[in-house]
Amino acid sequence: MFEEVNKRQDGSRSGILTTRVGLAETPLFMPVATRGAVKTLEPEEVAATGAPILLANTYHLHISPGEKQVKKLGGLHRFASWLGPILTDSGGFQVFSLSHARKITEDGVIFKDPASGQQILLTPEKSMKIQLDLGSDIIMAFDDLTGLGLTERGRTNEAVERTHRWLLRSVAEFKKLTAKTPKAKRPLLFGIQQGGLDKKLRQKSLEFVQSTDVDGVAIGGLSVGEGTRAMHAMLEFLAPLYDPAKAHYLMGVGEPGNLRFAIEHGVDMFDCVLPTRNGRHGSVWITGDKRLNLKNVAHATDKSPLDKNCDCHTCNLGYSRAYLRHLFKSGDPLAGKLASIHNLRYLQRICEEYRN
RNA sequence: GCAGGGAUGACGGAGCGGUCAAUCGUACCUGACUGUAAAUCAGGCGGCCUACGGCCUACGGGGGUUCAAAUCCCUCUCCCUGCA
Repeated sequence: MFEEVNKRQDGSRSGILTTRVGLAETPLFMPVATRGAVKTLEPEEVAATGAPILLANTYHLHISPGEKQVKKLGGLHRFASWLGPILTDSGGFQVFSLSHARKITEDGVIFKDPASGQQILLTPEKSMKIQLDLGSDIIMAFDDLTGLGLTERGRTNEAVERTHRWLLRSVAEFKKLTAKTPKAKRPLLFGIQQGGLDKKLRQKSLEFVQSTDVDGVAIGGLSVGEGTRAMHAMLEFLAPLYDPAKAHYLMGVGEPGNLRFAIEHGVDMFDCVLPTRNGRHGSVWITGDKRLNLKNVAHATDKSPLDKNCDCHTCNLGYSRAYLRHLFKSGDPLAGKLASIHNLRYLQRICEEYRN
């Protein structure tokens, strides 16, 4: 359940998302723990950055260790030692990211996992079951995400239509599987709208998703290489069309500027691998949304912290840019960890600015 | 002392007459990364230039052979392996 608490002049709003394991204030950013762990970080370190919700992935956890195994081990919360809410992505993103190794049928998608070579069939029904078995608190509908490249583009309309049919199947299966669960113990279900860069399609899709019985609506299929201007134009277009009673979740966005823009256009939730991946690769955000590549020689003798305005663990302890550079150059995993913490905190601070 | 083998760019290591400023790896420099096939990937890496081309200096030192040498010959220096 989502409740809008305050709407502001700048277009942003703050609210409260209620899940079965607790409340989360919005706007919020969810770190990505694809396989049940935010790479290099312990759960309490993730929590210390201010992360209210963790995102995990259906596809990856299904392959290993498998949802049955996770369930046996007490569910994802216990398994991964994260007591707060967990949102699971449905596997829909892999339709896009593993597009060279998958086949879409009306029933679902058959993947050939690049790492293991094994075949995996994901359908809306299967995705629901897996997410419920994992113990997710916010379940994502299984969607069909197309890229914006020339060959993929022609599929946009088809993908939107299929996403809608799959959404109906997701909702039906979700209801069936949770029928006996008391409402307060039931996870939330979010639908995903698509439509590429086609405004009419986007609007149609948003209206469709919002007409179904979902707690939140996710904007999917953006941040897939369309460029900032195109993304912003779409967010601007969608802003007045959202149902204020539902949570608005922009999937896969994590660039600070994009976060701000989206928040000021009615978005409540985000997730992105950028803070952690960039962090591991040596890139951090500093005041002004500038980026610093810590591997650069320029930092070799720089005693200053990453960002003197930052209150993250890394900056608080005064680790110098020179030290971080040294750790990166010598390939020490501590480098990626300290930078990830900083980046995650950077995004949380942006969200906090817009909260009540 | 004798007999073999070897010395290549920051390092390791190819090349053994022309297509070699020299494969490749590491290191180094720079860039990318947006619901994680990503602690990954890409580019650069002798110097100079009025730069999709040109000039110079380079394969332990010196000297030769040749139209042409990192590549062949002589010699010196150093290293390794056997035998004394």
